Amino acid sequence: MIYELRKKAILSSLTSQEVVDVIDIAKELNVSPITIRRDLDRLAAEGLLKRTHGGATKNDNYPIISFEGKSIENKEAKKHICQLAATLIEVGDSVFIDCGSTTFGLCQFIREKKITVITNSLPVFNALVGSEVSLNIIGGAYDNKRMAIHGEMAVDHINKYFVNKAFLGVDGISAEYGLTSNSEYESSVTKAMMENSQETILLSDDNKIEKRCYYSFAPLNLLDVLITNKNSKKLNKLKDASPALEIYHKA
Amino acid sequence: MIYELRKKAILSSLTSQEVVDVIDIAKELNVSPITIRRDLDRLAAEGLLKRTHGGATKNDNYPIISFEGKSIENKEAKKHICQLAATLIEVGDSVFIDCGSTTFGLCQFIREKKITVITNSLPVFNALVGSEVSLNIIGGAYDNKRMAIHGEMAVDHINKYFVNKAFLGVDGISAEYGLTSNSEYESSVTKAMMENSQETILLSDDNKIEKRCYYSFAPLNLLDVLITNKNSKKLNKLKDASPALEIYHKA
DNA sequence: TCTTTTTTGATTATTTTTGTTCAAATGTAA
DNA sequence: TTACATTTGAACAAAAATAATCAAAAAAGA
Repeated sequence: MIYELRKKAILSSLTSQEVVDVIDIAKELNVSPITIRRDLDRLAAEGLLKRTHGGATKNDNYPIISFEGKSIENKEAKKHICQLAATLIEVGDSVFIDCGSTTFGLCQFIREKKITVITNSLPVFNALVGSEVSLNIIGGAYDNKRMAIHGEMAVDHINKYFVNKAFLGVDGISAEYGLTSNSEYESSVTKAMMENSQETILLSDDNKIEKRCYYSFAPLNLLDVLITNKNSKKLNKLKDASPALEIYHKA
Repeated sequence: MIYELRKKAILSSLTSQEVVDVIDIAKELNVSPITIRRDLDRLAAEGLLKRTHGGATKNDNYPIISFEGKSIENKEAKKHICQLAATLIEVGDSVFIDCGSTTFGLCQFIREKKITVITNSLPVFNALVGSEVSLNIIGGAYDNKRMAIHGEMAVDHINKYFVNKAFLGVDGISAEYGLTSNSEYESSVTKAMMENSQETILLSDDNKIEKRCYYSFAPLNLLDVLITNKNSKKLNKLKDASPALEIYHKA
């Protein structure tokens, strides 16, 4: 009996049952209770159910809007980046989380943290509903394609807050052209987050490094930390261009 | 028998019963009375019921949590109200939709309409994602229990917009005390919506009419339209108190 | 094939929940 | 009011669930 099968069984009984019991499932599926507990914890971390003492309950707020299901490219790379990024978050922090599939990956690692997250991304929001995190959603017109809020209203909203850390996504970062984007609409939010955060942290997989997109919206020196998936010479160029920039990558 | 199961059993017997008895539940669920007392205390602390000597009673003034599970009793009434309300919406309208299970019911009837909806309710938002409706979400701190955004930030956001119609929910409406609420927090959003809309439309089932809750936040004459499920003498009292008020109800 | 990694289960200590007892508080009826 | 029965809350004991640790089994890579 592999995990995927148990997952299916657990979730299917939750569609008809509302509440499940660890011991019951364990007997039913012929595995030990500890295995079921681990399964439930895992499913709870994914936001698919709510863990309770002795079992689990349905999660009403099932994410309609999510990156899940869409095949995310560089899934492994993003996971590493996000695991690293999550270690930078401490209890009591207030953080911005930008929209994008990379920053979305952060959610699974921070559900148990007592922090405040301010985001314009509906997938991020949904992934954190029902977790320990205090949520604040940036208001404004919803863009169905980007699954996020952008525009003037969003920027105004961001300007009213000041946080410890901003976790950002861009389309390109280069020593020469700084942070670049394919959309000035999206980048206005990213920039506003940078301006209202003590520390700015960019999550970027390797293939965005030393890439230039059409709109350049911020110089490199506004960035404090870069987290990426692998070491390369390109990183040295960035470091030369912005000596204060801290760079983390997978060992 | 884990807590969640007992919780479900207790609350479900309260939907049909009005009053429950500690000893009876204890016998029925095969646990000791002290366990049931602790359960009831816990549920009372969450606001899901009212503790009494020897048992517990329903809590009517309860901010609906799960729209799907809880609002079965008035389901038909709400459906009629919402069908009526939907006919008031025309192509090109911009509307506020307040949070609450009644206003939530509107969504199913407006998905095909080319309008703009501004809401602080996540269930409303989610129900309209992917529809013809242009969505605008009101920003601010998310309240997990109410599944909505309230507070100063939300009010500021609303004040930046002006719409044709506002579809509102309250906890009580009466000729003498006007619109009343169990939460000044929630009502501040309702009031802001009223102030920034050309036409204010209240969706209220019959049992909220001529009911007074603890916080009175708006006089009756600020209301343009009331939509409810059945005719009654109570409606005449409202009409007398506010002659300009249009009242719609099921034929 | 043989590592290496991942998953699972057993064991233990710890935490949470539940039950028992009993004194105090509350409700009821004369 | 008083007397009586019932309900409650506190303190402690028992039981159940959980977390942490480690070893065995299974799966995946080399």
